[in-house]
Amino acid sequence: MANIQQVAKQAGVSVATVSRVLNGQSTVTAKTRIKVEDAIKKLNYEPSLLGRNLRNSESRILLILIPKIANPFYLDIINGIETAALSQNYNILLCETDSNPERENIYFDLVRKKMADGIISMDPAVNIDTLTELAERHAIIQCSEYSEDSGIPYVTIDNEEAAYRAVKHLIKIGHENIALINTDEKYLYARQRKAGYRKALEEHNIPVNEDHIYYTQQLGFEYGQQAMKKILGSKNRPTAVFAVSDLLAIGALKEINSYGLNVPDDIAVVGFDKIDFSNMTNPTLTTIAQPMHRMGTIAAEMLIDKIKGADVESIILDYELVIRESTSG
Amino acid sequence: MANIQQVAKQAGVSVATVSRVLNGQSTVTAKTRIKVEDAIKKLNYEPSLLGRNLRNSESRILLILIPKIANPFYLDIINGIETAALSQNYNILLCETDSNPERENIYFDLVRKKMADGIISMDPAVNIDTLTELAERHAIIQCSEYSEDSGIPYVTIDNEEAAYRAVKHLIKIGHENIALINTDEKYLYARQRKAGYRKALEEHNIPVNEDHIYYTQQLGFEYGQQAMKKILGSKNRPTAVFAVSDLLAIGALKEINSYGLNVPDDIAVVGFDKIDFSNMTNPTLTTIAQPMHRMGTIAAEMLIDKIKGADVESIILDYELVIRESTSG
DNA sequence: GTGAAAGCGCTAACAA
DNA sequence: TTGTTAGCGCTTTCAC
Repeated sequence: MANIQQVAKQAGVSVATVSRVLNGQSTVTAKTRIKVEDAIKKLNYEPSLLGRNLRNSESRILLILIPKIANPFYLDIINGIETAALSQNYNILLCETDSNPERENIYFDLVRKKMADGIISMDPAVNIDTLTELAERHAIIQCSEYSEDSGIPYVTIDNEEAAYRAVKHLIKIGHENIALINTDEKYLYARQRKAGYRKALEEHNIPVNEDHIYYTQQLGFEYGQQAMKKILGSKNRPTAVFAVSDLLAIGALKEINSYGLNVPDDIAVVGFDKIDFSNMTNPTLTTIAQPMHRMGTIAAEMLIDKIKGADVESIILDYELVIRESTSG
Repeated sequence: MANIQQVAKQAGVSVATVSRVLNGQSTVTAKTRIKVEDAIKKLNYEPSLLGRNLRNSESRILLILIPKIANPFYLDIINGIETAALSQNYNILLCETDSNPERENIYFDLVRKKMADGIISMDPAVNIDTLTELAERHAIIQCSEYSEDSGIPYVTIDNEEAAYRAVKHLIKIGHENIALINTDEKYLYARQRKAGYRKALEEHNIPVNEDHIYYTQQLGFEYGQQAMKKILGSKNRPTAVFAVSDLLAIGALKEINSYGLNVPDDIAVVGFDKIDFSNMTNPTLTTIAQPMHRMGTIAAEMLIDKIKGADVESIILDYELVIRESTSG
């Protein structure tokens, strides 16, 4: 496989000139440019990024940290990141931590060892101390989930307000007995969404019944089913459920159906995220739409700016309440 | 940021010795090893993979080519690949082509330019000519979808037999009027699964009615809905549907429900792939389970072997028919 | 057991 | 406009 030296020899020029042609510098005569291009074609030459990257001290790789690829929530964000990255000649290394610190460390090492130029962290379970420390010497952006204290710039939505809007919608259509399916409060978004839930209830003088708040360990479908099972078995059964993720809500939906009740007539359901699948269920799911694709592109742009040495500011994006069948018979 | 020179200086040894310590070579005295390790710690040194990779002419990155991240079918395969890759110190670059040749070429270039050591292609729409040409100088494995002619090793299942089993199951429980929701026959798996469908019908002397074979452009949910809409409007309405992907089947499910019919009482449905969601629908979906995780690990191992210069053989894995609610009242 | 030095393939500063 | 050359950070051969 040819290298730049051989191209230079073949074209009868120096390696510097070949490099200039490769990088589209305008200081090269049309004539020599053609000589070089001919040589490149003739030798089937492809410049090695290994050499270029070492020389430039960059990898042009962006590391994306997510807890689970299987969580569809990340799909559109990743798409957004990839679009923005590619347009600036970066590639993305998608890293699933599985909330496993060991795996996380493998990926952090990639940045420490210069194999990645920066990180977009979307993992709520990330070791924030390590991340903060890493941020001293490396470019890092938080996306969706974040820690304010870390000082690391983030893109996100106002989770509390979004949850507030969701629950307010349930109240407006007549519900007063509303359950909350939440996840572990060690996650910031869980605390924020619960705060929004409380705020909506309190604003309408509906007492917050702690018995109707359920905490799941994770965001998966089965956890939604389990929580709903408990809710269905509880005394003073709620007429509506707000789940902090679509996957949980879809689990709840399935459980309500299995129990022989109807959504939304017997129990209304609201989710959060507007994943693709929220439109495929029966009934379709009312949910909060986050601007995921945009969040992704912005995160990538912030990261690339940061890599270039710019100062970047955190951004809070808008969201939308999407009303569908699960709250409107 | 410290480099190997500074560590050598600090430790009072040569860079060669530092390198030896870094790579765990046993020819180093315990005493010097400790000196070096102390220096590393003191300087907070992290070896640069850029330097190492250039020197070793490798990137230790595996490129995974898929058409759409949003297709849940790939999730488990990717997981399998990642597990196997990490255990051998490789990382994966997940590349979504969107069936866009331009994007595909960006990714191919990464291999040509040494930024990736090999490719696992899972994109049915891949440009097989380019891939074949690339395979002359680079390590490539096909996973799930493949082209026999290309001569590129593959891991897959016997699609024809799997489809045959699925349709046979429908026949066994009493169906004779069975529709097929297929995708474009330019894809090998589409041709194979259709062949399995035909084989099952013919074996039971059921005439194949071309009017009951529907072709969709893609594998998405909406395409399943559309196809099912046509099926429901056709004369001599089928009592069962075999869809060549779960997403199509779930679309069909939704359409049947909206139409006011019951699954499986009025129409039975079988899908293909056993994606996570196939268990979350109402009713749950009978489907063909591919050993996705295993397929992924095997593909990764084959690729790494090939990178090392070994000869690798194609492999055909087993599948399973998973009977659930959509075919059993 | 350890060191000197070459070289992986490229870019850019400097010189001409 | 083009060429010479140093050097990015590492590994490895060859001496000692």
